[in-house]
Amino acid sequence: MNLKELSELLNLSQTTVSRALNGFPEVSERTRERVQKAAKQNNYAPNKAARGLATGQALTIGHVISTTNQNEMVNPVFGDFVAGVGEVYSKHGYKMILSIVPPGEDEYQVYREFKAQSTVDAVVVQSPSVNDGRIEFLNELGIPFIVHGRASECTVPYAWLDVNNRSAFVRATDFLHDLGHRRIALLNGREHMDFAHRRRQGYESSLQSHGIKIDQSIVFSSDMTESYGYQRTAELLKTDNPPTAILTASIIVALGARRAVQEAGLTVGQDISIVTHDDRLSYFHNSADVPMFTATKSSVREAGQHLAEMLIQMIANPLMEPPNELLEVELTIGQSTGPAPSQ
Amino acid sequence: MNLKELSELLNLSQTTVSRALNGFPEVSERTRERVQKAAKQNNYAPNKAARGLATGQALTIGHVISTTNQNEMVNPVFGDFVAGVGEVYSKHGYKMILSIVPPGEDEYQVYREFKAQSTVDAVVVQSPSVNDGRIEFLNELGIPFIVHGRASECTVPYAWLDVNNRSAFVRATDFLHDLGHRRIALLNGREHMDFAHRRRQGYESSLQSHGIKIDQSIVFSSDMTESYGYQRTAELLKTDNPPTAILTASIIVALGARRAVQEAGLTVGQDISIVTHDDRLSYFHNSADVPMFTATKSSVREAGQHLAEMLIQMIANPLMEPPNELLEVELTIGQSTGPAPSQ
DNA sequence: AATTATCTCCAAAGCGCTTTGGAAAATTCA
DNA sequence: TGAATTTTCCAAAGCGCTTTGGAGATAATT
Repeated sequence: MNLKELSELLNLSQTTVSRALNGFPEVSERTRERVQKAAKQNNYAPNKAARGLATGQALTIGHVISTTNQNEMVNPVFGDFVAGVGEVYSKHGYKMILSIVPPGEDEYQVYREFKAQSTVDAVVVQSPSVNDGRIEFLNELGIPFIVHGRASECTVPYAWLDVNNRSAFVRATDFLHDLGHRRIALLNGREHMDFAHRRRQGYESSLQSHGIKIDQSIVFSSDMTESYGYQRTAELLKTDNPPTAILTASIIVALGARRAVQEAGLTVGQDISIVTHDDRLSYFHNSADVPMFTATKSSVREAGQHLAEMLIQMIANPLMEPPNELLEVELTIGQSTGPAPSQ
Repeated sequence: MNLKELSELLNLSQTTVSRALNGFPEVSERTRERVQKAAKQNNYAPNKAARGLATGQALTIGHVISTTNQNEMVNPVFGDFVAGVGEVYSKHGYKMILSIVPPGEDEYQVYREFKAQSTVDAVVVQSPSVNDGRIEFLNELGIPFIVHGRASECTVPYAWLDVNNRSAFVRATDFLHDLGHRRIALLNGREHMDFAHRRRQGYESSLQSHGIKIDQSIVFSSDMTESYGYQRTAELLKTDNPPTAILTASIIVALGARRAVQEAGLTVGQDISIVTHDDRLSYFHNSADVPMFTATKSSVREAGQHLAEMLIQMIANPLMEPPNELLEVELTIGQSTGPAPSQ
């Protein structure tokens, strides 16, 4: 069923039917109701391509994910983030296009195509690095976009929503310091990623403000896998001067760390304290009466929802200043921390 | 830059330019090269909506994900699966639309809209339940589709790609039995899901073939979270007659189980054996020299790649029989299993 | 040289929608 | 009652592409 057929069925012109459905005021309520009813009954919906062609709007938002090699990690946060944005998109009638860039191909080419083909109205940039080239590129290309996270070294204004990673890790480190810990290891994410870079800053800044010298031999940076947490922790525990506390970048890493601690016959929260950042992934509830881990919490799903609302606003209002939003984390105390063991 | 402008630039008709770019034989090689060069230089690509309107093809495949409530779990497998399909899609020039159905809204309505608006050429059905209504629905609606998994109770033919979950769990259970285990617990996924249903069948069938009576008090079914693994295992260990081995549905659950075992002061692989299914998620490498867990392995990312290829074939060839593919798992021995402890 | 076949290219229609610029009918006002 | 206004509706153009049905130019055949 297309517009022409529907209008013939109703003995109305296509114009009137279209206007009735799109809420224009030039059509009487009686006609509008008649039209809407008929549309529903016949399961009519305007053809997406035709509408897009006529309006110049794609009603679609692009997410581009690069996979630089076959076994590269898929960000575990991805599912929850996408669930968040997706809900909001569909509430507003937007579709989400997900473009996976296969190994060896050029992410920028995808954006160029988006632009040339008018496939999307806007784009979401995920996992920005410290000096992420996409920001300048998209600005020049002229596609509206918003960044999930920030790029510290980019000076031009751009839209972003980020968690205050720096203050989160200041608080986490301060908290451990308050408990008496003086030797605190950091199992960070990859530090060319902006969030990890900022977390490192927070960690160092807290230590420095307490007059503790930073020991690079207990600071690590890597993909946030379980085995990373396990291996680094196992190694740390074997050293002459093992840390009494560990700060990890995600629950997954924390689980690995915990495994190493337990295997060494030690107890988390007594012999070794662990504080982790917690993205509140749906398959890692960390919220029993007393949560498993002491954590800086921030729901990535809610971040997605928020970011999507911001982006839709930007599309509706192309001249607005790029909006920014900084989310503070919550520090919740769980079972994984305790006073530093006395020597 | 659109087709008209490009053709004026080249002093050719739109027809010729279009044909040159789309590889039609009616245009000389010299002209074609000229056209292709100009297109590249001017970063021309045909407008997606216009092309879709003219050809009736959307070059887009839909994935629909229902989130029935705010905190419902996002399938942790999702990211890797999507990475797999997405790579293949973009290799073939297809885009992927991801539709998240917000709580309270109707998944079927999304499909109806896809159909009415011609938004997609085909659809992927994920996480089918034992008697999944989407299969019949999509058949009637007339959208080509393929299922990741199967629906045991659906009798009509339909396209699917599945892991042989039944044989996987037969093998896992047999393996434990061979090691002398007689009391084997099962921490399954939610059993209205087809994959979990089939795993349960495999488990029971293996036990029965060895003359072991099934004890429902050590069989569980739930969302596959870490805390599920932890709690059920902790409970099991406190009973009078705890199992000597545990079969879990995913690495995440296995990690929880392992945590409970360790907290109880027992050793995985000695006091308690664990076998898990392993989807080879990119952030849970389970493949050291001796992997952490004994597991039935099957890469969900490769499954996605394979499934996408099948679907694209189906689109190109609408009259073909719905293809089916059953992937066998690999059983790899890790550190988490050992002979049953003698009483 | 005339005819046929092959290359090379084009004008115009059509995909299904939105939207502009009116026109006819109904209503209100003087 | 006639004019002015509002309400209700429509014909037709245009979005950018593909594709049909030729037409003109060139090469091959008789």
